[in-house]
Amino acid sequence: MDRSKALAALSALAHETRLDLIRLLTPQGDDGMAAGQIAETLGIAAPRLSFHLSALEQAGLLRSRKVARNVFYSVDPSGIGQTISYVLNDCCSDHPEVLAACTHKVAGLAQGGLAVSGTEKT
Amino acid sequence: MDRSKALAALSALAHETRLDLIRLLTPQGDDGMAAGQIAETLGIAAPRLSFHLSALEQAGLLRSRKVARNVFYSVDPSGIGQTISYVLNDCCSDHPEVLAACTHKVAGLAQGGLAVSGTEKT
DNA sequence: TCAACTATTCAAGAAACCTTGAATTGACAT
DNA sequence: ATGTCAATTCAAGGTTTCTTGAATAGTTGA
Repeated sequence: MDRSKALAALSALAHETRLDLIRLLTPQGDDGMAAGQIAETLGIAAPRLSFHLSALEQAGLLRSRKVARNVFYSVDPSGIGQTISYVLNDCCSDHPEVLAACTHKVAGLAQGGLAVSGTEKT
Repeated sequence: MDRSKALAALSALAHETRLDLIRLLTPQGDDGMAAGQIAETLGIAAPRLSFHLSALEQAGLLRSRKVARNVFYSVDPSGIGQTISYVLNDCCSDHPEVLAACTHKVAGLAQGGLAVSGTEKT
């Protein structure tokens, strides 16, 4: 993932409504949810929703597919993952303390490998 | 980390100059770098730098300390880590595919634990 | 005290972003 | 064809964010 794509993705994440969208859609998996149902669930106007869905899709964080009159949106896990990776790898050079701090939960997976010996932070 | 702090941190990351700052300061560790030297290194005007440093500090991604006339800025690894964690845990509910996609590098650490059986993505 | 230096704050303008209601497109059913 | 429904696009406005030069605060050394 290159610089400008990562920036677009981070900008896309940096908004309350769009974070709500990610949170709502992630558990839906590849099936996703129709725009209308999303609008109803979150209680937001259609044009506003369209605006934010489009931002997320252009940033590579969501996918969409048409079914009849509906448009179903679902998260693109690799888009989010690559964005996180960009911050960790390209910006923080895999700095051990950063990885340690961000893997408190991921560490449930990573335990055993994460060799940040004596440098525990808050 | 709560919602609004995470949003502030993501907004702070979503800017080219501020990403440059993180990239520059991370390898410096706790020593950090003086504002003047940062300005010279990145070739940006002092007020502009101050503006972005302040944004990052308020978002909890940087710390600062005064030494004589200088102000040294350094990254707060836990700030960045908690921000990443927020996206992963609170927004994506630790969704396996997202974790898998973001741990291609972190996976060097996480291998063995990451039980994302048959669901490999791009 | 005075001059030099580092960094921040201020004010103004430019640019980008977000929300809203109205209009539009496209698909389906009758 | 016509009406209905789902979703997007458009245009206007308001707000926020960013950059710049000028001014300010605080620190050091002569």
